Amino acid sequence: MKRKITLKHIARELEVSISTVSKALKNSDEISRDTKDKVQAFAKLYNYRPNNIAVSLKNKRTKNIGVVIPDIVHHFFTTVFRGIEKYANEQGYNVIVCVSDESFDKEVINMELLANGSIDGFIMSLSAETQQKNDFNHLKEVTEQGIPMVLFDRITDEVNCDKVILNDSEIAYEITTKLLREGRKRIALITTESYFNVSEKRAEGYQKALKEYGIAFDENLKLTLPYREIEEEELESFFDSVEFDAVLCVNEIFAILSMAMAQRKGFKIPADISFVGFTDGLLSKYSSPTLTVVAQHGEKMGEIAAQLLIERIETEINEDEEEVFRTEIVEATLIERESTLN
Amino acid sequence: MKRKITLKHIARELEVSISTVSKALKNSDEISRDTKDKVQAFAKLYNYRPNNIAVSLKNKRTKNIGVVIPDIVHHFFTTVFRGIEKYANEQGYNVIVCVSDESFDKEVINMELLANGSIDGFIMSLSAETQQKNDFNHLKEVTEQGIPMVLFDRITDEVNCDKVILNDSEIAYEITTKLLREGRKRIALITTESYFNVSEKRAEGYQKALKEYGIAFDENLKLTLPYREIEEEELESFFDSVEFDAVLCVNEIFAILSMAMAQRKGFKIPADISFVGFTDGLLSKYSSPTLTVVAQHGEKMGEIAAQLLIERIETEINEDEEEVFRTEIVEATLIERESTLN
DNA sequence: ACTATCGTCGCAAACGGTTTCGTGTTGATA
DNA sequence: TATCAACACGAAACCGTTTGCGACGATAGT
Repeated sequence: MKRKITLKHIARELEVSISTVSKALKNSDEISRDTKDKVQAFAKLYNYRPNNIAVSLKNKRTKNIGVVIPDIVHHFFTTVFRGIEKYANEQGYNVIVCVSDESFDKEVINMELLANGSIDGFIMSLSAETQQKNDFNHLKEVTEQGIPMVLFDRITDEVNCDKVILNDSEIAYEITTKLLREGRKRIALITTESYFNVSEKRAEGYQKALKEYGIAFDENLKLTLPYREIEEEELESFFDSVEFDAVLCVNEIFAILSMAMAQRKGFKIPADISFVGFTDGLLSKYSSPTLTVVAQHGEKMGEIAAQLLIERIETEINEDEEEVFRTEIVEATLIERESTLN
Repeated sequence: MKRKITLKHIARELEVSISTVSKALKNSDEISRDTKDKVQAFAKLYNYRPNNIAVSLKNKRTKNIGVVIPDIVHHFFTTVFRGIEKYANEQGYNVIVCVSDESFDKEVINMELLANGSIDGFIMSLSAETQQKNDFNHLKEVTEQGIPMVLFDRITDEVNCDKVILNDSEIAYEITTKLLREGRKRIALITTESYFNVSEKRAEGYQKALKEYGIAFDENLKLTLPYREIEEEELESFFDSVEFDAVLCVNEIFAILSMAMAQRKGFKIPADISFVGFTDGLLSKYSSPTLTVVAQHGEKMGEIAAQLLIERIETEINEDEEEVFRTEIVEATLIERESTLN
């Protein structure tokens, strides 16, 4: 078993000091060509690589970024993560992932753990519980310690940091308008509990469009489903009790489930009812009929988030100068498929 | 901005030595009750947390594990990752993810980076290119340095380490047998290039079952599709030129695509053709008809992998004693849905 | 011959902890 | 009163690197 070689080993072997070795490897001009050659050759031969931990300790930079997300088995978060990972990697950063599993406590514990020197900054999306409790002290503590943070998608206004979001309200408005233009009169909205700020935003856009068309918002057309463990019965009774000719769902699963339910009830898609969902995942691409969706461009969001974070990490903060935080808005795109007319 | 507090700060403030503070916080009985109380109270008040990096440097344990996977936007890997993350977290470990993106070079670079002290061990699944090139020197180097490693799913026999795999061959055998028992005569196999060891294994089981039923393997019934960028034409010409009454696909996407193609060609599922795929993802659950699949229990695989790794990390290796590596086999399960008779 | 300068290199501190070992003080014991 | 153990704490080494600065010999300048 070949043990890892250190500066000390090289120094002892070549009968020079540790600092000489260190400088020689960095091509410092304090060191003569001769010794530099000697040291570098030896280092190459024994495949010397500096110990990341020691370097981190020394210059207080870990080159790690922490990503805290509610769920990893979820297409949107996965694509965002890929964007983060890609960009971070290009910039020489590694990514530590913690899954909060929608739990407030896990989010807190994970962040505390990482905040103690393991990472240079955070990228995160709030857990459901955190949004529900409306408690962001763990985030505030982190930012107060001077650790950069970027929030994406599930954000909060209560924390001062860079943010990346989708133009949720606008795209929902556009879609609703489009449906109305296509002659749809009664557009249902299938959404989650309102403490999800994104659902809230989407509902806003939906209502705004209705209003502009002079249509009063009918509370009956709104179905709120639990985020997890969807019960078919609720969906079925919604289809049985309410009439509508279009459905806007805040996510892909809701859309797929409701399409299936509609088909079971004998409706033709999109003739009788048209469907639009959020998240451009595999489901919508391979369902039948294929589903019109809002592409959230997760990968781009991730990339932007990583870019904002790394920029923040690498620019020295001028202590007394007030920091100005940015909120980047990613433009969603409508991908039209068979579930709507076009 | 509250800066992080260190032992030194506490020591200075309380006019004791750093070592006293350190010991007091660890409740050492070298320290009197009085000073312990004093120190602990102060530490709590100022929310002291030891610096992870410093601790890592000192005891050469990072409490990080590195996960290198080909792709994160892929249901199977995602579930495995979740299993890893869950178990690792319970044991106080963090997870650093690197996505090789099916590229040999990225795999090598990422591993080299992480191997320099950032992590205590690796969990990985080989990239397509690595399997194709059959070059595992980067893995061997890592293990020779004494860094524990666990391979899962896409493994190789050329590296000595713990492994976690699915009983691919057996389950493919079982499925094929089941289809034959149900009266299917010509079972097609839709697979990927053979350098994927899992595809190879699945094909083996398939052929073994045919043989036992006294059916000669018909090369025409086997369709090999590229792993990425599937071209519909190839699939279509397969349907046009070959006749079969069942299809076994080595993944979910192939299955969904071929089901769609079959429906387009006017076949009834499962009456005319029955379909089975690998991977129990969202697609199979929500497709119509729903797809019978092999559940790979990714989460369990991840959990086992993490367990093997952490065990290996935490047991001191007796230098001259030969290590014995284990290969854990996770039993796949068939989930029967509408695409097959039952 | 004496100083200034340059080229090379090593010392030592620092990053933030942990841990071994030594030492001064106390009180008990002979 | 001399001895000794127990107690409470501090000094210092160590993990592996980085880096400012001082040291030293050789060369050049006056």
